[in-house]
Amino acid sequence: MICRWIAFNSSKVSRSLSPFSSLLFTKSSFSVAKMDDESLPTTNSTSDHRGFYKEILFGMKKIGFREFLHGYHFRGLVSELRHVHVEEIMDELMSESSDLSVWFFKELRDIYAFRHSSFSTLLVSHVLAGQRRFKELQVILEQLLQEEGTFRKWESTGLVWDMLLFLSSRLRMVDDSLYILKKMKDQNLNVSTQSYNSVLYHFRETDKMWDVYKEIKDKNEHTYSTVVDGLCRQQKLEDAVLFLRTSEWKDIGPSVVSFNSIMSGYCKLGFVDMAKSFFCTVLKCGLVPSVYSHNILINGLCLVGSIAEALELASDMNKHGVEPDSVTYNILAKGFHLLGMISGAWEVIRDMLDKGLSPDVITYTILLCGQCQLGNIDMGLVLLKDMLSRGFELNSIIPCSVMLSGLCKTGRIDEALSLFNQMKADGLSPDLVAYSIVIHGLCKLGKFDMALWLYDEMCDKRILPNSRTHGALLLGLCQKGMLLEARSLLDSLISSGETLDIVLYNIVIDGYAKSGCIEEALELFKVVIETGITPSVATFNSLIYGYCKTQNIAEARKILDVIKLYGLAPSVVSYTTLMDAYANCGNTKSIDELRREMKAEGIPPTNVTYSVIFKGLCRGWKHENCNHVLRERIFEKCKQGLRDMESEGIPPDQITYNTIIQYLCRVKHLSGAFVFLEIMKSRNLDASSATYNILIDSLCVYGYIRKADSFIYSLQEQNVSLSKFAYTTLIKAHCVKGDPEMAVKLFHQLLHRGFNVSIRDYSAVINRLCRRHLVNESKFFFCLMLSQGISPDLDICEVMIKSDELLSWTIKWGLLPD
DNA sequence: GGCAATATCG
Repeated sequence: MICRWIAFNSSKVSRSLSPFSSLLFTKSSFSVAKMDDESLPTTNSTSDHRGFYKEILFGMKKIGFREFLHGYHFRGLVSELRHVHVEEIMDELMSESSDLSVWFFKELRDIYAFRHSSFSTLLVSHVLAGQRRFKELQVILEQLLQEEGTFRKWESTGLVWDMLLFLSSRLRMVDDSLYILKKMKDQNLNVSTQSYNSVLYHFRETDKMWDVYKEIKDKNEHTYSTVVDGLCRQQKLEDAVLFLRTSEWKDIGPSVVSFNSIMSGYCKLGFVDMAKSFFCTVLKCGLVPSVYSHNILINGLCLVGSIAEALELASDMNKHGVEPDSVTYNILAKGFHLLGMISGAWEVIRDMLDKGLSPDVITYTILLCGQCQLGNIDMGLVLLKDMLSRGFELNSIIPCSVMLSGLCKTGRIDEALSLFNQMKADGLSPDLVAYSIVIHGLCKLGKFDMALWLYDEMCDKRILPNSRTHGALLLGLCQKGMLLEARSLLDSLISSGETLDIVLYNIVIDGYAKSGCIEEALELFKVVIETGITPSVATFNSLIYGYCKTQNIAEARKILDVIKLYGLAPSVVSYTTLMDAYANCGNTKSIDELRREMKAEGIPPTNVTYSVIFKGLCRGWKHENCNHVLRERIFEKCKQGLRDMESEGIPPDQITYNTIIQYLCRVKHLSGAFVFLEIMKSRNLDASSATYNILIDSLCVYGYIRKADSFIYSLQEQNVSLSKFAYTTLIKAHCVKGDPEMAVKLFHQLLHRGFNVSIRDYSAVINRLCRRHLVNESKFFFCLMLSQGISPDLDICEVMIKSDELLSWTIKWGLLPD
């Protein structure tokens, strides 16, 4: 199934090539419909062309447009058709639907070889251009070229080409706009400054910008400000400033817009002070800072966390003759959210309402984003519902996508799918991003068939998948261990001829590494290099993981240097992955070395790094060194580690706490472990069942079985859900040295709570009870097992027959299988 | 033409 799909997929991939790369126009086959005589229109006079077209229309409406056109009677009329008739008919059809007029145009052309007037051609061209049907537009215009030999026959044709150029450029069809531009130059057609500016706009982030710029004869203010903006986006801020000062501007002089671009550029790099000085320059030049200028600076201040200054500037706006707009408030709300100050964000929204401004879709989206990031998915749903009830639904798909993303990230895929369907039902067509989010969510949960189904649906809607969509699918295949299929998909994408994003290679390389297939990972890495694609740090990090997974830490460590050879810098993940490998074998010395190296390279650790460091300490612990003083020292060390993290602004997560708790349990500092459980709770982090498993297991291991009992009891009182492990651990402990009655009681709870109790659980209990010669209890569990419909296996039989009393009992009652 | 919101790998 997958192979078939992949083959199918490759054909879809090739659709993403330029529509102009193929000039094929497939003509459908038509059947000629028969008509009754009475349904024929009567043609008496062709001299009255209005009458003629009206009769044709009458016939079309009576018989049906398509049927009429294919009928033999119409064929008779064609020879009498004049351009003016066709124009009038098309005009009429346009009011029905523009598609119908395009269809009529094409039918006449293809079936009756009717040569259209420039009017019809232009009309249809405009319809097609408006509907982005560039391929068909291309065909029509190409045909016009061929038929007429020269393009200059109609004065307005140049305008259509210019409009086509403008539109294709506005729609970011970069290759197509270049093609049109070239054609226009070949035909010596005039390219308007507006169209040129639009082309320039789309190349502003590349070096090609200058080629376009040089071609523009009548440059205007937009042309210059686009160049400045382009340079800013290329992070060539100094060049932008230089360009601002050149004589190119002649008498126009730089506009506020250009200064805004420069301010925005500096803000994005975090240099708010530079942005501020340009704000002053604007004033010095006698220009008036616009609302944009203010918003850009306010946004810059928010991004570096200077919310107070941002608020001040917003309140000073009226001094410069402008008022804050909804964008200003949205920026401030986002600023508060970035600082995690939700109440501040809501206050901003209140101010906004007081000012008589209404929250817009973006306001809602910012708030929604904040809720989702905090994990308050349900709060997000309420917000979305509120927004939709205010009639925003037709405005934008983005808030829905945010919600979809929130639901998918928390594994609530069913709700995501129902929202997705609701969106469609409400007439909100999901776009590429929405599809990709849901496809990714499905793939992450291994629901690959459903993901494929959506992928196909998306392609059917002519939404072309991009690198991220393919990434989601590759990820899904890799996570399901379907590496062969993932590789086939990747290969089919490679053979489409487009340069693939390194991320796609990374996903498959990582898939190989995760499955321990280091050879395959290296082979694919070789493909990357041979194709001339630049690997990213993630590529190497996966290789490091692959080597670590296959117990080749020495080779993994060498990759740190290889990364540098490729002109890249190892990331915190590179180091943390390596440290994790060392942690797994308790090699704390190597972890310390790497930690020092990280510090020297200026790479800040994450909470994962810290968790790995604690894990290393835990695994590296040697029991024989155990004494009270040392335990206290370790406890202090853990507390210090936690303080370090908090002062570095790295919030410890569940895993960090669990690792610390495990470390303290390992060194037998149980009171310390419970202290960390309390710290964890005080930081609003829920202890997971893993946390409780660690604690219960340790209480049992060190013989505090009664304490484990009361601990489990108190957790049950608090309605904390425990895993099966917590119960079986304690049951086993009771079988070994505690109270067999307690074991029975807990086992009943295990069954009562609906856990899937297997033969292994019975055998673990019976085994322990037999060793303590607790014959009656062994018999009890044996019978319980049979009553649950589980037959004894060889292991249990072997255990049972070791005890004479049990052997005779089982034989007497015929309980053992033959 | 310039400001605010969504999805990918380690």
